[in-house]
Amino acid sequence: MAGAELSVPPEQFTQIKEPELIPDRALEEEEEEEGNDGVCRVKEQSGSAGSDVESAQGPLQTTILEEVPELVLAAPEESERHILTLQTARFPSEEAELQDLSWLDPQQEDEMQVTLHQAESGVQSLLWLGEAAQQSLHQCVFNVQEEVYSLQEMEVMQFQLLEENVTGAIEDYKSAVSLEESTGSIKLQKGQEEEQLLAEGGLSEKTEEQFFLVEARPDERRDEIVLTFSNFNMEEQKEEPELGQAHLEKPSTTKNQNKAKEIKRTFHCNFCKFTSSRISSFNRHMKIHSTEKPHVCHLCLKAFRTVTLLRNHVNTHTGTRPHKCGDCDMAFVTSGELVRHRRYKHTHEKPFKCSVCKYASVEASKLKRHIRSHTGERPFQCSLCNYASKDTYKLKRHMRTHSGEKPYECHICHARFTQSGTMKMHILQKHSENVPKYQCPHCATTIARKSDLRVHLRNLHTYEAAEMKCRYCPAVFHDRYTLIQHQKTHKNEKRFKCEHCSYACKQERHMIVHIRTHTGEKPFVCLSCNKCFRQQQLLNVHFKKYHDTNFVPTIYECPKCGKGFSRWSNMHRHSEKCNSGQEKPTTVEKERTMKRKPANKRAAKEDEATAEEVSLMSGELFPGEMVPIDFMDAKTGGEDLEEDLTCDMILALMDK
DNA sequence: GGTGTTTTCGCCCTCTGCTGGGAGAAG
DNA sequence: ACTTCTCCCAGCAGAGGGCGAAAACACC
Repeated sequence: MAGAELSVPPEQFTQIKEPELIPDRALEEEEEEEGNDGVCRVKEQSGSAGSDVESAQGPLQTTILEEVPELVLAAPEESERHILTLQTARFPSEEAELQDLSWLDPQQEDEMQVTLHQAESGVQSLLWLGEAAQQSLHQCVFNVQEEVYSLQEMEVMQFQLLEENVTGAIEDYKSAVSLEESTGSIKLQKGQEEEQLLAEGGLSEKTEEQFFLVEARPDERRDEIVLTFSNFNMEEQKEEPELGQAHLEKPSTTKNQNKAKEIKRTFHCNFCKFTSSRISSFNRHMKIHSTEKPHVCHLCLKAFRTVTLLRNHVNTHTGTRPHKCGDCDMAFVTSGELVRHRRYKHTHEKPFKCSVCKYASVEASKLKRHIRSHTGERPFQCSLCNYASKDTYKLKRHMRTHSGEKPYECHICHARFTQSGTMKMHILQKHSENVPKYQCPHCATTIARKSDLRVHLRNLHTYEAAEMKCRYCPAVFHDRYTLIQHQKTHKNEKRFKCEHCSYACKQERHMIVHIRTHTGEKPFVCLSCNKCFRQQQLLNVHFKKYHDTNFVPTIYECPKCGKGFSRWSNMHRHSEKCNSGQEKPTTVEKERTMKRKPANKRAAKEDEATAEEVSLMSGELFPGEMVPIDFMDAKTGGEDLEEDLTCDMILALMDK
């Protein structure tokens, strides 16, 4: 029957893997490696489907027929493992949907049936494709979902295992699932419940339909496929149980129901979803719904249900930590804590892997929390605003924004903060000597915080599609920093040029004054003597000298000999001869230096570059410096000035 | 029922990044 | 005097690590 059918299976179908024997020891090792996360892994298989299939079929056909009776009759041994060896391959599944359970329809089974051989230890296992249902064997129906992932698709394979003539209950059949990584085989282990029932002389003959949902997801890091098994057990509608009593479930209805002679005992908790086939487990479970806590801590009077809970609790008081880490000084109350600690700190084993990204965690709760970053789920809603958090701590932290609580205080300046990290940054920036600086890679800017450097990069060094024009020339730029640097080149430029002569200046107001030297305009008239001036400051100086009785002219004395001068330049020239230029700065010079002191760091930078440029020839004078004749000539166009003017006087007047 | 193990929940922490207001300099 | 710009700074949220402890479960 199956031999011919299996000869050339469609390539896109599930491929049959070369059956292999899996030594018990290997199986045990596998179980140890798999842990209890309900996930097993299988190596992705390479090679052609055809060869695998062909090599797997013929010789094993006989084996199956021979071994099945043993499988049926033999009571499972302690170490018995039922091995399903398979290899997955894609097949057309446009119609297949993730949630499609149409495979329950026998008609659908004809589309693709895989007969699955349950092998005993030492018996080669087999999985092959066939059209006819193998009633005496386990039947496995696959639907593979391809839409979830494009390349290494999430494959959802749905198993229907029909067990007939199998002695014993198999309700916990799914309980142990592992696989042989090296061979790509999957092992299904019957649960011990079956064995127990058999040992109790319970179920003699039974027909059971057992459904599994197997989800296969690619694990790119390990070049593996992650298989997740879920039970699709079908049960009859439960009768409403009486309160406080366990619900005893009768066997499921199957086409072979008449063969079932014993009751499948399942105890259902009326308070939760807990079920168990063992009365002892059930009774123990029911205690969790009891409020009785007879074991009281003598130190804090806290009560516990069991002595173990109390003992662990008391250990937290006494500091008893019997489980010590061999790699560090940490110690823990329970062995589980030690294992977890070792995973975090030493082995870095992370069994819980995200199926969406490469994240892996030591604890399931961390993976659960991480998954929310993919789903966007925010279960913890703030009662005072619209904020919702992904975990409880963030909500609690958020609530400080409403309460105003600032639990973190700087021990130096006693400033308070809502978050510890904020306080830490405060101390680092305000009270630490070695404040870290972040150097901008594109300019000389150093910024105290990395996040601010990011803002700096975004504002100044990000390429802008829209052109930014220089305000002084037609040049255009695509980043602000280059634009600003360019515009600085215009800074000392004498952009205002006289149409009538070679005079040029940097400020427009200077040019306006200069133009009057060509037009002859003298708009400023002395009200006392009607004398006219081109500049307000010239008029003011004139007025002070000739019409202000309180005016006291400035005398510049040589610091060496005390000789007086009306012009600082003359005094300076004299002073150099008189003291060989080694004279300390005069009061006036000190004043000039002080007035030119930059008001801030930024001005200091620019001052370094422009100090020499700020000169008489450029049209800029030091405050307090006497205006030379040639400068005044340039400014006034040779207008007669009878008195010396100080530069700051002029500039002060001009600013008015 | 006792005991050990695993799971689950909760808390706190650090690191990171974004945001907006304030201060000061420059135009 | 006003605007613009930059840097500093605190506030706040996202993500994840690590651990304590209780609950749940498994085993004898």
